[in-house]
Amino acid sequence: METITRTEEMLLLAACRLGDNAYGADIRAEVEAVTGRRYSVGGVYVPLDRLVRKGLLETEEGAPTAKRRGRPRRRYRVTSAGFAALRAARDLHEAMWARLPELAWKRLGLSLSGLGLSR
Amino acid sequence: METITRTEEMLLLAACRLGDNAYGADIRAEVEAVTGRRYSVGGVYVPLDRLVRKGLLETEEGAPTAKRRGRPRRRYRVTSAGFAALRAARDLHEAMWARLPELAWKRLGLSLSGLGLSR
DNA sequence: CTCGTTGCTCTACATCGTAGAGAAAACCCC
DNA sequence: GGGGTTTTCTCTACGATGTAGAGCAACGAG
Repeated sequence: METITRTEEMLLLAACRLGDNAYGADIRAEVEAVTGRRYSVGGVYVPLDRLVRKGLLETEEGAPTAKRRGRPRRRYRVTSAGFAALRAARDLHEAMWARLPELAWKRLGLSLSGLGLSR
Repeated sequence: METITRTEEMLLLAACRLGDNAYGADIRAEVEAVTGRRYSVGGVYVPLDRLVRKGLLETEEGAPTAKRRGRPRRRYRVTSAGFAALRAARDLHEAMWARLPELAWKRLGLSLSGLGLSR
């Protein structure tokens, strides 16, 4: 399986957190909240579309009953393949960070206790 | 600070693990060992060069006293900025994975205990 | 029916990832 | 010392991904 990029991972996780409320605009807000960085509109929808094309997300037109202004929202949901990709990304991350020499931990400003590398 | 990509993170961490033996070819082998994927030569040196240009790695010509065949090796070392970037990437990762609803953990095949999100 | 509101589509461009051909530099051996 | 072998790196091209915002589509309010 191809490894997803960091952006893709972040979008998938945002959709996870939002659950049934994973609309495009909310995903964008969520990503901005987590990273503290500003994301342009295209910086979110373009990767989202790619995730849909890859089958890691599925999408549907917004609810027709919503009593609100504006264009209908598009809802996203993480697929089984999406969850598998997230799991793979997480496993890769742990493998990457394992076995760092103690000196490296010091240089990172992290202590050796409670490093969160177990599973 | 700009967020480094997953590839950059992996290369920096490989250099960390190798310490004083962080030569290009060894970094490549290390990355292949961790990921289980094959990396072409350019797939390693091109990102390595970019990391040097960004100041996250520094490099020097190989040891002159080495008694071995072949072209001299180029050694890489992670700079302070490199460590800072790694730390930032790690923090971002933890922020991304925090606050996932329990249902998501189940779908990921991960239990809630020992998830390694503490620090 | 016109207006403000909201959220999305679309396109262009910058940056990053991927691939391998082939050169460079060292040692070996005769 | 010079051709062969080994090892590692440089270079270039191209595909994939990230980034940015202009502008349109759909809706409710008045």
